[in-house]
Amino acid sequence: MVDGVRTPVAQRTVEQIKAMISDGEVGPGQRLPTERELSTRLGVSRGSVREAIRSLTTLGVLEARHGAGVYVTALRPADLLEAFSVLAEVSRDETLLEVLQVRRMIEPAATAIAAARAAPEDLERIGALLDRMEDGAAPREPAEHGAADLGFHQAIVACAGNATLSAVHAGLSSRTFNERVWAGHDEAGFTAALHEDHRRIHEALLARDPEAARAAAAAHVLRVERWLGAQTRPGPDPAERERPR
Amino acid sequence: MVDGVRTPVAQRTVEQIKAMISDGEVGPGQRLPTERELSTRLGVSRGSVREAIRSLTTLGVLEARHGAGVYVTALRPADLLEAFSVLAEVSRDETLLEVLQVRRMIEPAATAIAAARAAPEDLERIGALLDRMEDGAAPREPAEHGAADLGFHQAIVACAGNATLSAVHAGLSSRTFNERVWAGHDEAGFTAALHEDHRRIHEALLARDPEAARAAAAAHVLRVERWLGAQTRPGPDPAERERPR
DNA sequence: CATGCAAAAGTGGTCGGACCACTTGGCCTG
DNA sequence: CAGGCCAAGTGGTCCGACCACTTTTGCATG
Repeated sequence: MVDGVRTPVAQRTVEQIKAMISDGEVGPGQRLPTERELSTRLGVSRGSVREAIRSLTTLGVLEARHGAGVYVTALRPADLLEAFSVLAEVSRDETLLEVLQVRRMIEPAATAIAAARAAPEDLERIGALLDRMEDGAAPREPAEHGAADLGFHQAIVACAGNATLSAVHAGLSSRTFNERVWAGHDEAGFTAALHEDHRRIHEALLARDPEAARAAAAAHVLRVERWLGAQTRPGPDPAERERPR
Repeated sequence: MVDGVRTPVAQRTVEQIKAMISDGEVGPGQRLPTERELSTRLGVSRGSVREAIRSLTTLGVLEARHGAGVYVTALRPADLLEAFSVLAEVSRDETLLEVLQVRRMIEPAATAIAAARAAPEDLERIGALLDRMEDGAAPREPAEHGAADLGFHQAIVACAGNATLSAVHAGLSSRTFNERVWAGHDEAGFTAALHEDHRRIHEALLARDPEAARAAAAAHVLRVERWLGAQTRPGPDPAERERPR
C-alpha cells in the first residue's frame, strides 16, 4: 500500500529536534542531549543525528561547541541572519538589482527612524566611521572601503532598534558587492558622490530630521542602483569575465 | 603561531564547494562531482563532504537526488526562501512586532509598484482571492482564512516583479501568525476592518493609483501591528520564561 | 586548609568501511 | 522492434574507532 512515502531519516530527525524545541523540552540557550544519546533515543545512527544538527546549525537554530554540547540559540532574528547572507554571495547581476530595489524600500525608512531614535554616542560612532572611510588613511583597498561602507549603513540601521530589520538588511548587504562598487571608482566622481551622500545622511541624522534622512538614504541607494544598472546593461564583453589567476 | 585557529574540516569544505560555484566550475542546474570523488579530491572523509552538502542543501544552494547526483539549484532568491521561513516559525511575540514593522516598510512600496505594473489578469485573480476570502463560503476556520489572506498579499507583492522582494516578504509572512490574527476576530469589527482594508487596496490597484495603494497597504499593516501590540502588551508574566538550572 | 595543576571523563569532530535504496542506462529476452 | 530486467553508479544510512577540545575531578603541593 501506499503511503509508501519513506521520509529520509535525517530530515525526519530534523523535524523531531525542531519539535523538541517548539514543545519546550529544550528552550533557547539550553543544552541539547548528547549526539550519542539522541542517536539511541531516536533510533537512528549518530551520523544522521549529526547531519540533522548540521542542518539546524546552518539555519542558526542550534550552535555546536566542540567539547561542550550542542545548544539552542537565543532564536533571535540575528541568529538566522547568516543563512540569508548567502543570497547576496552567489547572486548574479540581475538579482543584485532586485536586492538594491528592496534595500531602497527599507533603508530610507530605517534611516528615518534612526534620525529620531539614535543616541548621541551612536551618532558619534557613525561619524567616526564616516571620517575613517573618507579621510586621510583612505585605503586604496576596495575591500576595506567596502567593509567600512557596510559598517556605516549597518550602524545606522541598528539605531532603528529593530533586530529583525537589521538581520534582513544584513542579508541584503553583500560585502563582496560593496567591494565591487568601490573598486569601480574610475567613473568620474562616483566615489566623491558616494561620500557626499554619506555626509548628507549623517547631517540629517545629526539634525534629527527623519524626512531629510529618508530622502538622503533613498537618493544614495538609487545612485548605486543606477550605477549598477549602467554597469550591467551595456556590458558588451562577457569575455573578460574570467579571472586570469 | 597565531592564525592558530584551525578551521573545522566540514566548514572549510562548505567554502570550497561554494568557491566551485562562484568560480563557475559548476553552474546553476549542473551536477556536482560524486560525494566519493569530492572526498578524495578535497582530501576529507565522505562524511564531512556529506555534512557540507547537507549544509548547502539546507540553504537552498544544492539539491540532492537519491540515486542520481547532487545538483546546483537555479540559485534564484525563491530557492533560498525556505531557509528564511524558519524565522517566523519559531518567533516570539516581540519578534513578530519587529517583523510587522519591516513589512510596513516593504509592503506599501511593493503595493505601489504593483498598482503600476500589475497585468489585468493578475488584478482579476487578486479580486477572485478577495471574493473567496470575504464572501459566502467564508470558512470559520482561521487556518483557511489566514492562508487566503497570505495568498492575497503574496499575489500583490508578486506583481511587483521582484523575485527577491517576494522571497523576503514570504519569509516575513508566517502562515501560523495569520491564523492567529484571524482567530482573534472576537474584537469588535476587527475582521470587518481587515476586509475593508483589503477592498481599499484592491480598488487602488484597479485605479492604477500607486500612492493610494501605498497608503492603503500601510494603513492595513499598521492596523494589524497595533492589534498585535494591544494583544501583547498586557501580557504580564515574563516569569514563566526562565530556565531552572 | 587553600591552591593550582595534571589526569580523566565526557562531548563534538573526523575518519574509514560496509551495506542499503534508488536511479539510470544498456543489455537481454520475447 | 518493444518491453522488461539486470547491473553499475550514486546518494542514504549505519557502525565502530579515534582525535580534539572542554569540563570536571582529585591529587599533590605550598
